[in-house]
Amino acid sequence: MRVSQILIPTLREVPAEAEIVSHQLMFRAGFIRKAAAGIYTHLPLSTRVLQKINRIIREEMDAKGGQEVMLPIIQPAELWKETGRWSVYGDEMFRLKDRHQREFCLGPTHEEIVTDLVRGEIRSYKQLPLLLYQIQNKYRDERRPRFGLMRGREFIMKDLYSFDRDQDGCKESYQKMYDAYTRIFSRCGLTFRPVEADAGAIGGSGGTHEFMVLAESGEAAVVYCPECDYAANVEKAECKPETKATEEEITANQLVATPGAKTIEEVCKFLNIDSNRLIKTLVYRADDKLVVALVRGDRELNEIKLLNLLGEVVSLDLASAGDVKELCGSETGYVGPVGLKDVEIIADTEVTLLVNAVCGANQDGYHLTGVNPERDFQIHRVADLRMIETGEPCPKCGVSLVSARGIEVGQVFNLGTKYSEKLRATFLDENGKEQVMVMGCYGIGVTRTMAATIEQHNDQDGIIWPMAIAPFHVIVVPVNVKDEAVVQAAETLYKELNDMGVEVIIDDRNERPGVKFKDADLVGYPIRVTVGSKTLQEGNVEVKFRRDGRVEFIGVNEAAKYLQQSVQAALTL
RNA sequence: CGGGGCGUAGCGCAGUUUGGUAGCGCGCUUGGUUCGGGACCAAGAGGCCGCAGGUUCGAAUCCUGUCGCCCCGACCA
Repeated sequence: MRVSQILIPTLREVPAEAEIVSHQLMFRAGFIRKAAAGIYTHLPLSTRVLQKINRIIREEMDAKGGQEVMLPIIQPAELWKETGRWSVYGDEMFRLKDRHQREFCLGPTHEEIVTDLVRGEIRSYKQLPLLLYQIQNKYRDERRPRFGLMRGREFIMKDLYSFDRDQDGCKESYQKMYDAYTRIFSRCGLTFRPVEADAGAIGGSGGTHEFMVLAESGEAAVVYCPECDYAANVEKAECKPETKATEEEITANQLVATPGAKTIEEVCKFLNIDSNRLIKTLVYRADDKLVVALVRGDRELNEIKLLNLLGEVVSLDLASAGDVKELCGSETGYVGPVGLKDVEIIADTEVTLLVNAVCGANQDGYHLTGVNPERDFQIHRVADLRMIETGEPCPKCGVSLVSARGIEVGQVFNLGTKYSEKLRATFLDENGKEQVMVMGCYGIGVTRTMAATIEQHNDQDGIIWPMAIAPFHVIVVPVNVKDEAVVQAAETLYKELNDMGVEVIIDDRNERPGVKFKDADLVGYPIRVTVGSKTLQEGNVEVKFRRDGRVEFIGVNEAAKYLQQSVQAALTL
């Protein structure tokens, strides 16, 4: 391939719309252009990288027995209504109608459609397990697309669905995918961690892991143990209650005036106490009813945990000031659990351990002190409701946990029978008895993986592609295309490399060397070979490695072989 | 969905307050000189100022509406 002929529109300036480094670099280096918010065109370089990632994915999926299929992007509403997700998915689903006013959606995911296929075609336990996958566009009308390819409305995803005869089989499939994912992201050159995660809207009962690429720009927060292999999304991370000796004598309730003190901080300051003595009282609207959640004053409520505890609830938001006033009779700053009626009170485990605590008095300008759970108010449910914090002990080994940001590039789910039951995906076992299949689903954000790679591999000058997914392995740069000897040596080397199967591109443009070097650095080719008149006169070419800037001078005649070996070495790392 | 900001040449921007018929840098085209880290000279091409109404003799500029894009928030008692 020739730089003069391939479409690589590099830019000197950073487009105003790009915020994070991967987005800026992909834009500047001529990989992508935007068509609409969260919707991008992939130019040749981007397409080459995506195809390389796809190839790695295919190899690993196939190695685990996956069979590639192509499921429809346009999906009929009926299937989604069968599982109830037509209404649950909400505004994130792109919906459309055909000329007969029949409803469809652009597939945000494919559990329905693949299960529909399987229920129609699979009859016997002899046909299981079955692993079907595809690599295809997904459509999600994100409430806020951002960061270029990181959170798009149209993106490429590899999704595999496993069908097993029982939970044991599903666990095996799950482990296969877990292992495959570990290999895929390693081969892509990423630093990542599989973390315990929340199942979210996809649902399922059997557990789930997210594969997180560690990067500052990550949207997800994770905690991990520096000693053992424990790692979890903070949404999921289990919290142990902090236990404290409580020799304090239990005292009586007391109503104290706390004028103007509404926030935890203000109340603590006013009463001169630690925030861990407070009961934080949060009123939520869960669909059409109100619930009250309690956590210790110094803790943060984890809404995901609350949502999961509430079960069937679809929407969970803090209650409006009006709702709070009606329920408690006070402003939000003075709310407490004491005396509340006709509402479920759910407490974090730590709250039950409090002695002589402080909470709002449900009366504007007043708090209660000497509050003791159970004696002063009823708790209907106790659970782990809070957000974990840095430095808390690892649940496995007790070492202090570390926090990090992560980009979620993949997730594996054990779905149990959530979809197969609703869609009646069943088979006959050895005894001729009908059984429901146990499913798993496993996704990799291909476009996001590409962006995450750049987030991890870049410097001031541009992208630094890992060899395995670089758009080209080597770029040959003739310094001056008017110099015949230089051109000839460069063209010869280019041809040799091509013949050897090295993916090579030659910068044959009549540009000054500075321009070519800048572009090569920006695009991020792992190896650059510079052919210049001076070095050539000494019988050499210059080989420069993008990753560490190392420079070698190699004889013109040995260069091709040397480069092939260098590429090979980097690929087998 | 709430808050903020922005739409003027391919990209980055100025001009808008104080209406008078559009400019700068980069890029692009042609010629020439250059050629190891984003060269220089000269001559060019390129824009219904997001769109639609309105005010006015006259609108990029004022008014109304609309569309699009970006950022922040939706973590709290």
